[in-house]
Amino acid sequence: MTNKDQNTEEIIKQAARKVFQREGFSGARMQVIADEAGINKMMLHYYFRSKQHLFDVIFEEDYTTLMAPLAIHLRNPELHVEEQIILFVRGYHDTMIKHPRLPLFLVHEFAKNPHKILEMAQKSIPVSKSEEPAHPKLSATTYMDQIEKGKALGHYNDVDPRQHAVSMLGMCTHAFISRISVQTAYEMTDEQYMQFLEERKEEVIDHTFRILMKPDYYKKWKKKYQKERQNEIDNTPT
Amino acid sequence: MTNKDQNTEEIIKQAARKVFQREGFSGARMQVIADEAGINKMMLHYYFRSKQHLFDVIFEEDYTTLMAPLAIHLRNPELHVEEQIILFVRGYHDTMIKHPRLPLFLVHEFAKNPHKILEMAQKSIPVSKSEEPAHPKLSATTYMDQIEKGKALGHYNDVDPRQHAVSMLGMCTHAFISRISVQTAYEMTDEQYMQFLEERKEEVIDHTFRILMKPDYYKKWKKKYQKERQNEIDNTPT
DNA sequence: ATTTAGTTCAACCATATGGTTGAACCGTTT
DNA sequence: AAACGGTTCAACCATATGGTTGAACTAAAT
Repeated sequence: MTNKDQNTEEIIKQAARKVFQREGFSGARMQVIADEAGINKMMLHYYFRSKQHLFDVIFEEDYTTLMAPLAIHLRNPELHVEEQIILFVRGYHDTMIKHPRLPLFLVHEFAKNPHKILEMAQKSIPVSKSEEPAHPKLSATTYMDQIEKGKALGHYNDVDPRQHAVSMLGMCTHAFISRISVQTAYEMTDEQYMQFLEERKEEVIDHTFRILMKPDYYKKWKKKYQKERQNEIDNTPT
Repeated sequence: MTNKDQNTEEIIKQAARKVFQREGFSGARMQVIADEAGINKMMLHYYFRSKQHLFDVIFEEDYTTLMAPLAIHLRNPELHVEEQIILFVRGYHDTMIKHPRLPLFLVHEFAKNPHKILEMAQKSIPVSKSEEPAHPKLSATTYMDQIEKGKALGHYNDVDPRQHAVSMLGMCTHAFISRISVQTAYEMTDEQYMQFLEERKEEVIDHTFRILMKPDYYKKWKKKYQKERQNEIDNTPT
């Protein structure tokens, strides 16, 4: 008669997600996951066969539902780089504020299982027809191309798009990956840190653009952008 | 008669460092460390009592000899912020190019053992007389103060020094912490990635200053800086 | 040469841990 | 109400793993 509560599987996944994100694969214990889920350890194997398989399911789900959608912005040819960046950075912060352990979890497990990188790249496909690079899902061609165009137009600084991308990513991830150190150093409470992250969202966008844009273009863009922000806020009554 | 080769201990530490950095505490196996060192597993306990103790020794040594000296630059009141940043970022890249797994290792273990953060802060003391903040060794008062001064003088943008510091740190760490993903995405060989990191060193300094400085001040500084660099290179014949 | 003490090892131990067994439970079908 | 089959559990198993034992080895000291 299939799943009495039709959600034991989901309960297990929630518990496993929590424990794996906190402890990593090798640090996680099946018994701890079972306790966290409030069920018998055997259920884990009944529903997911093995620790490895349960982990793979969680890892893939985390990656494809949380991380992959963000990367898509950077490959969206409908958007201008500036919009790509804004959507990516805001989306990143919004997602990770809800899942603060995710960045370190993904990075750590990718480091221990490099093969998963391309594996995940394959799976996070929202169907695309013709992208050429060897690993299309990992690349951000549109983003890179547009930066080159912006440079040619004299809007952007002469920055290596790859370096720029790594800087942007780093600015996004660090506040989450090194959260405990940062929070300790700044002597912040959890609430204060949440506030810090919320502010950081727009701050990172600003930093990213300061790196990318020539001063004149930056000023022009900033003026336009702040007007739009104001309209947004006005049209979003609480 | 003490250590036949007077370096068994050192051999063990080298092996343990390698394995712990690669696998993390919970992923590391004593047998693997022994094999890596080419000795009997019992030696590990003879010299270091337990896995936990061996780990603690490695962790503290890694932190105090490699990470802590870099942080000191940001607290050195003898230096101007710009010099602090240059020394920190260059030092960071030089150190981590030699120990590429260190950033992820430290971050991961700090996340699992937050208490180690203040513990390490205590130990990395090159003796100081009167610093006030609750956790002096974690703070970077001089750096923060000087940024406020630079803002008052109109040299710097109106940036939150804490946000600026996190951005700088993130730009430094990401190329190491997410190395495998970045290298895969850019389809680089190990040699190409080394080149990328070498270039990145000066690039991060540039990005950091673009975020911090007002355009005019940035231009002035850049000119002066490039002249100095040229002199350095001229005076350093290969 | 014998003693002494630090060093090294093969074999062993106890526990932790991922995984399995066999029976009980329970709603549905007949 | 009997049979069925998906679900749940307590107890169990095999192996992995951190840690220990006791003896052997080595080189300096006597």
